[in-house]
Amino acid sequence: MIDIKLLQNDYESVASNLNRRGVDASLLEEMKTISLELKEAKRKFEDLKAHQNRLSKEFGIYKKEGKDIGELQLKLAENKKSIARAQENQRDLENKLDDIVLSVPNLLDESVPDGESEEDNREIEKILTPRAFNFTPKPHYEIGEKIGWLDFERGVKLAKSRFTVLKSEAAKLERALINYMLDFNAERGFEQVWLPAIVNREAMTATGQLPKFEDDLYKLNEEAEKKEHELFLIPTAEVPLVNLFRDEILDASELPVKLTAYTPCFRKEAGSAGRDTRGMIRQHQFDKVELVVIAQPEKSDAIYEQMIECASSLLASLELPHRTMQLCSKDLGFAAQKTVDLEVWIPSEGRYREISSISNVGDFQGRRAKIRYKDGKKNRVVHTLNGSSLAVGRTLIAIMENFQTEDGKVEIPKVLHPYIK
RNA sequence: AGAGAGGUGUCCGAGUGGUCGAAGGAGCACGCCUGGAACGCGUGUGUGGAGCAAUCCACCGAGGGUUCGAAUCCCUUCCUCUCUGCCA
Repeated sequence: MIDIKLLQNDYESVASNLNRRGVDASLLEEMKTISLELKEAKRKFEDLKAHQNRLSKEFGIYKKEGKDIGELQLKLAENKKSIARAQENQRDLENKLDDIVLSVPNLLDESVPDGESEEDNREIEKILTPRAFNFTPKPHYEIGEKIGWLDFERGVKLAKSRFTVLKSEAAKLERALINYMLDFNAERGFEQVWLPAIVNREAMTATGQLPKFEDDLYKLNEEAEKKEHELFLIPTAEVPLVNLFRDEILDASELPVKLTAYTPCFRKEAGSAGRDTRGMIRQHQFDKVELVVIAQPEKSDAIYEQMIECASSLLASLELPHRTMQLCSKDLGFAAQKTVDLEVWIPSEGRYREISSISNVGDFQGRRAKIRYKDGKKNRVVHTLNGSSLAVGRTLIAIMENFQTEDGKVEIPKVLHPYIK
């Protein structure tokens, strides 16, 4: 969440920044108003409470000394009513403020270009040249069905559309890729973590998936009688990785915390009806190896660059042509301050497709998740960063298409040879 | 899943209605002592919020309640441990 103090003290710059993301100014206006009302309400409540505490102490002493407490008792009873009213008012405002604050996206980094959609993202760099085919490259789903790697029909039989079964070499390759990616990241100083794929509402809220994007999450216990007991399948390992440190105060010496994890990811793809229905590009369940870094604010930009480099050289090591794209203001994710997407070349489509997304989230999640670190005497909110390294299923697709041979087979990138038996 | 026990500060641990944000100990930091160190002694040592400040408010797993007043009583819930059951 954005810094409410900043909103109060420098409303104009917050408003103009978020305007670029399409956030309605009247919403921010309301947010500021409520936050100031809340501040006042809290003060009132605290004053009343202080008064009550003082009288209560007196009450105890009077009683001990056997003095008359009749008058005190009356005062206390009356003050108690005022406290109840003040508290109700405060809670009311808190809820109202939460409703807004939790649905306001992060501030844009100054480097983010303006833009309306994906179309306006800026290419930064192309890495490796797509291979020139002397035949027409086939799409992965055609290759996959033909050589018995991908079974779309049975995926549907088991679950529904957007579920696919990997068989034989594809199954091996998926596992090899996961291992290779984790090793690759470990060499760059990322510690491996193995995580629950299920998290609770608090965790989802801390990283920003909730409350706004509930429609895209698989909820496990619809019948949960209390909201705090609801459980969700993770849409990305970013959620459990960041939440590892929720409500914690880290020691400066522990930073930066660099983690990598493989998890399956689950997404309802609610807004994607009709898109990428063919093949394995967009699945409800897919594998991903993720990077997450918890860092001191001063260091996050440098780490951001390192993470982009890390994912890019991972792709390069797999001999996959790709490009890096700076996302524009309206294409940026809810929690991100700035994001670079890595797009891999898909020969059958003749275009690049997203395979990784690396974001500097700034203090947005840190504040939501209350992750701080000790900076001398003071506690400061950490910065968080996340990036895919990589989406495994799409990597498999990219390999199948880029490494296909004319007779319909698929070669395996050299670096993976040791990983495949 | 059932029965019982329990969740207190960095850690151990006391506290069963009043001046307790919390005894005592350990750890840690600083100071004294020392040639240096140990020992010893002294001081300090949670988080968030309001305020220029003094100070005030909240927090003893979480949420509600009783009470003038709750770490202490009641309810709900989560978690941990032990036993039983079940299972990979």
